[in-house]
Amino acid sequence: MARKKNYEDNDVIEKATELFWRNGYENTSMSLLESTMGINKFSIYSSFGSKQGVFLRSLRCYRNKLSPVVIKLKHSNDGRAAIKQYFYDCLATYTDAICSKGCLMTNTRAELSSHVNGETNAEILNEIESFVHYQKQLFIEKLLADGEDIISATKKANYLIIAKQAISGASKVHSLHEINDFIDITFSSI
Amino acid sequence: MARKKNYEDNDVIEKATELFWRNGYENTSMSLLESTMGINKFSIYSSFGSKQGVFLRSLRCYRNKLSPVVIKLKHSNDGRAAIKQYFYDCLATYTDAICSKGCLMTNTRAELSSHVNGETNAEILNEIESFVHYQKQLFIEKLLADGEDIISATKKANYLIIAKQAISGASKVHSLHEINDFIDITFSSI
DNA sequence: CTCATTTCTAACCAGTCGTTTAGAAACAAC
DNA sequence: GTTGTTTCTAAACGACTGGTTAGAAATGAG
Repeated sequence: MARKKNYEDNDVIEKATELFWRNGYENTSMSLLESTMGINKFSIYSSFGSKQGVFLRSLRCYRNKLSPVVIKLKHSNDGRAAIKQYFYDCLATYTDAICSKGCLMTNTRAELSSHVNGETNAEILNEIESFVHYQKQLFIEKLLADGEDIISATKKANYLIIAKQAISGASKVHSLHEINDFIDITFSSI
Repeated sequence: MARKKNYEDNDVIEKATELFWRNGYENTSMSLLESTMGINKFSIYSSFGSKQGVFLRSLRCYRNKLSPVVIKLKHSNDGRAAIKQYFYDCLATYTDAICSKGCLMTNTRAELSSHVNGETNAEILNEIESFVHYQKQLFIEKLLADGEDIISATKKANYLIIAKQAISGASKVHSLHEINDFIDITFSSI
C-alpha cells in the first residue's frame, strides 16, 4: 500500500557484479555503483544494507554465472580430461570483448586476504573458501574415477587448485598463447 | 651550507618497502608511510617527489633483496634443478615470522594491471615487466643447458613463469604442504 | 479525495586520500 | 652574530570515501 520501486534487485546486482569483477572491491566506490546500477545511494542502502551487502549479492550472482560450467564438470565421466575442459571453460568466462577480468572469487581472495581488517570481510572470504573446497572435492572425485589412488588424487588436486588460480591471475597479464602452454603442460604431468 | 637532514634515504626506503610489500600500493597511505618511515610528509615529498616515487625506490630496494637468489640461479649449472631451487629460494623470501607477503612485484602487477588509470602506473609496471622478461630468459637458458631444444624450452619457460607467479599468490592463502605439492608436480612434468 | 507508507532526490556527514605550504628551527659561511 | 639556505613541524588544501537523512514524489487502501 505504498509506492513501488522502479528497479529489480537482480537487475541492478547484475550490473554491480560486472563492476566489482572489473575493478575489484576496494576500487569500486559507492558513487561508481550509483551510476552503474542506475539507482542512488538511498536505494542501494535500503535494498542491500551496505557496500559489503551489495558485494555478497554480487558474489552469488557470479556463482550463478559459473554454475553451468561447474555442473558440466560434476556430471562428466571424462576424468582429468573433464578437468582440463573445466579450465578452458572457466578461462572463457574470465574474458570479455575488452579484456580479461580473471575470476571474481580469486581476485577477491587475493585482494582481501592480505588486509588486517579481517573481521569485516570474513563473511566474503568464507563464501569463497567454501567454493574452493567444493571445487577441490570435484577434482579429487574426477581423479579417483580416473583410477587414481586417494593419496595421489589429493596431491594432484592441491596442484590443480593452485594451477587454476594461476590461470585467473595470468589471464590478466599474459597472452592466450602463454596460457595455453601453461594448461597443456599442467595436464601433461598429472 | 644549510641544515643537514637527519635520515638516510636508503634507511627510510627500507621501511617503506616492508610496508608496501605487506599492504600493497593503494592500501598504503601517506600517513602510514609517515609513521613507518619515521619522517613526515614534507620530507617524503622533498626526497622522493610523490607516493609513486617512494614506491619506485621501494621496488629497487626489493630487487636488491632478491638479487643474491637471482645471481645464484644465473651462475648455477644444474639446469632445471637450479630453477626448482630458485622457486624454493623465492618462496623463502616471501615468508617472514608473521605471514607470507608473496612477491612484491607479482602483487603489484596484479594490483595495478587491472586499473584503467594506466598512464600513471606505467613506469612501475614497466619495471616489473622487464624483470619478468629477464627471469624468463634465465629459465630458457637453464633449460637449453639441460639439453632442451629452443621450442620446448620456450614453452616450458612460459609454463614456469606462470607457475612461479602462482606460488607468490598461493603462499598467501595455502599451506606450505599444498605449495610443496605444487612445486613437486610442477617440476615432475618438465 | 485523504492519508499512511514507501521510494525517490539531493544535500550532507565525518573521515581519509595524496599533496602543498607557511613559518619555525637548524645549520654553514662570512 | 648575521645572513642565506635547507629541513623541519603542523596545519591546511580540495577531492573523494562509505554512509545518512530531510523532504518531495509516488502509490495503494479507505
